[in-house]
Amino acid sequence: MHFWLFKSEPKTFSIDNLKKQPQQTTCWDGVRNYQARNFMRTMQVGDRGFFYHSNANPPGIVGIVEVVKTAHPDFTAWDMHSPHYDADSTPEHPRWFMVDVRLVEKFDRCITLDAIKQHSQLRSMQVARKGNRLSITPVTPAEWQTVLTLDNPRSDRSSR
DNA sequence: GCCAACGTTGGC
DNA sequence: GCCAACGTTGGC
Repeated sequence: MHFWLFKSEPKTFSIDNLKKQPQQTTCWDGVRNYQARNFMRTMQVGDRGFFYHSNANPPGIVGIVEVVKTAHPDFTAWDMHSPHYDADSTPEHPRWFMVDVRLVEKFDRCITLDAIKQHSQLRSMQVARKGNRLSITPVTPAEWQTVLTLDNPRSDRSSR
């Protein structure tokens, strides 16, 4: 299993929107970048991802999702009324794909981009790099674990 | 609203 | 195949 980071602008689709979906599940449509698409095509059911709010105040990681369906054609690409319409993608030859994700957990508080950049173990995360624009990025197991300790700072003194 | 960084497009 | 122009992303 692998770890990922999914970006979304909360004005478009927030973690609270996901929470309200049936089964708290959504198809991650609208990705129109080849590198991000290729990452999605490698995802397996059971892979986990951070839900990241971009263009937010503050930007940061707000929760965890789980891949529940592997990549399948993004039908919004052939919907002329969709903002993500792409005339070069057809049902016969789909160009864009999406995975389905289910909400696992919404964090009590946002792990802000600022906190990520401040953290010696996290500042190398792709999302923290200057000029990063990829909406789907891989996360290493070490980064994953470190973010989880930030979500629950007391986990390292769980005896009390 | 600004603008740096990046990906894509299209003329040549 | 090069690269300038353009559109988009996303932090600030």
